[in-house]
Amino acid sequence: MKALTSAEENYLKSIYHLSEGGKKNVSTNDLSSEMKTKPASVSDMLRKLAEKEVIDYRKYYGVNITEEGKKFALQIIRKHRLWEVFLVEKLKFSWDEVHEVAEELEHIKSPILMQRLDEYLDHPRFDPHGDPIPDEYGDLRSRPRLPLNELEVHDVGQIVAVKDSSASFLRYLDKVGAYIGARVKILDKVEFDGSLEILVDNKKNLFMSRDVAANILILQQ
Amino acid sequence: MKALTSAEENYLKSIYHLSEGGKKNVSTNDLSSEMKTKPASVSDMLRKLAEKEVIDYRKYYGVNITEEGKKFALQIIRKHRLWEVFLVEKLKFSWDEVHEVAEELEHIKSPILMQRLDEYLDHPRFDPHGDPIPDEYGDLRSRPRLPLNELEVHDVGQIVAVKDSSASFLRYLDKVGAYIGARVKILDKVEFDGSLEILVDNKKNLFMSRDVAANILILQQ
DNA sequence: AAATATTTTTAGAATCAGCTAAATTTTATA
DNA sequence: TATAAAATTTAGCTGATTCTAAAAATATTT
Repeated sequence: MKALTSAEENYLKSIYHLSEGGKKNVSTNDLSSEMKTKPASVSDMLRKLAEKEVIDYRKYYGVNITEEGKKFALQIIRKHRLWEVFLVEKLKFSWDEVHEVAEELEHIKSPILMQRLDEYLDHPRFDPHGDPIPDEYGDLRSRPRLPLNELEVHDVGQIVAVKDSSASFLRYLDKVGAYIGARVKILDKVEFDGSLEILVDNKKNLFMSRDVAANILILQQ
Repeated sequence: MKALTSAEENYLKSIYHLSEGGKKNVSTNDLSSEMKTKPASVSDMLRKLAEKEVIDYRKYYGVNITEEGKKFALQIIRKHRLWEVFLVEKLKFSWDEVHEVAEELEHIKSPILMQRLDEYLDHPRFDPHGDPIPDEYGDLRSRPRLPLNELEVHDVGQIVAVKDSSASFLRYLDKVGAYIGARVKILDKVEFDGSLEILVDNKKNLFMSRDVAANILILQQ
């Protein structure tokens, strides 16, 4: 019961990501909007994935990913993130350009390729957006992290990841000088709308809305 | 009339390679054995490729690649060979391991990716098997080359490519110490079966059959 | 609890890329 | 040249992945 097609891999990845969002029983509708397909197509695909035993599927009640499925999903995520590191570190892509290309590269079937790439990149543990790269056994050791908007005035920390990886958000961060690894300190927090004034790398003042801050993840110090 | 599927790209590449073998009007049967599909499947595909105007197709009389098609084919070949260089130079693949992986990588759609990869590899002109890499305009500047078996006793030259890129042939060459760039001199040629004794890099004597020699390409000096 | 709204599934069609079997066309041979 | 052999194409099927439209199940509201 092995070997998924690229389409099946993409569904499984989405199911994994939606499951991580806390809720179990991922719904057909959620998946259809995530995958940008019609619910009818999702139903078909779920039947197939259930046959391959990577999900538990009860009609009308949504799906849960199986242990087997989780392993599969993590391997795809590993490939995606390793390729992103390659594109940014070696090919000088900016962090807002890598996602689409990595979506294609993640489906290349070659165990040895990923082994060698991992080696070549010196076993990176995080991708360019700060997301953890599962190891070859599917183990994830992520850093504990908090959305920037949940910090209090005077708190300090380091940007370790972003929640939203859309190109527009990433380009905005580039423009204002926020990046993974930057040290931040909360200077002021506007009660009314939750917007923040922060100090970046002890030298640059920055205002940002609560919405932006909620998408920046911090390792507290 | 743009954008070919991966399957269409593979057919087009085969048509290009078979056309380069000198003959025009590539036959359905030739293609079917090259592609390892049934002739009926080839007929179907040829109709599609003709619709997309990358081949000229006259039923029962075989196909010729169009100028447009040739450009397309050369871009795919460019991608394949650039990836092969990457795999060997950067990821330490051996030259007999790269073909299958490159077959997958060549279908990744991203113009910017190949531009950056080419840059990163410092604009290589030949792949690990010595085959020329078309430039971004599809121009091929190959070196003039001769099968080793056509050289005469006392002739000298340099191995610049191999005709057969099968893993077994390449592993054989590795074993006997023949590689792209090696200098060779014909020491003796057996009239009876055309087998050769050659001197490699002025230090190693090597016997090889006519068949092996016919698959090694030489730049004469 | 009945009626309505929403969600999900099924049924049937399209496209792609392959297949087999049968029909057709071209080529080779007697 | 008529016939046999070989090559090629057509017709029809399969499996994947999508779609739309209709039916069925679940959830919500009055």
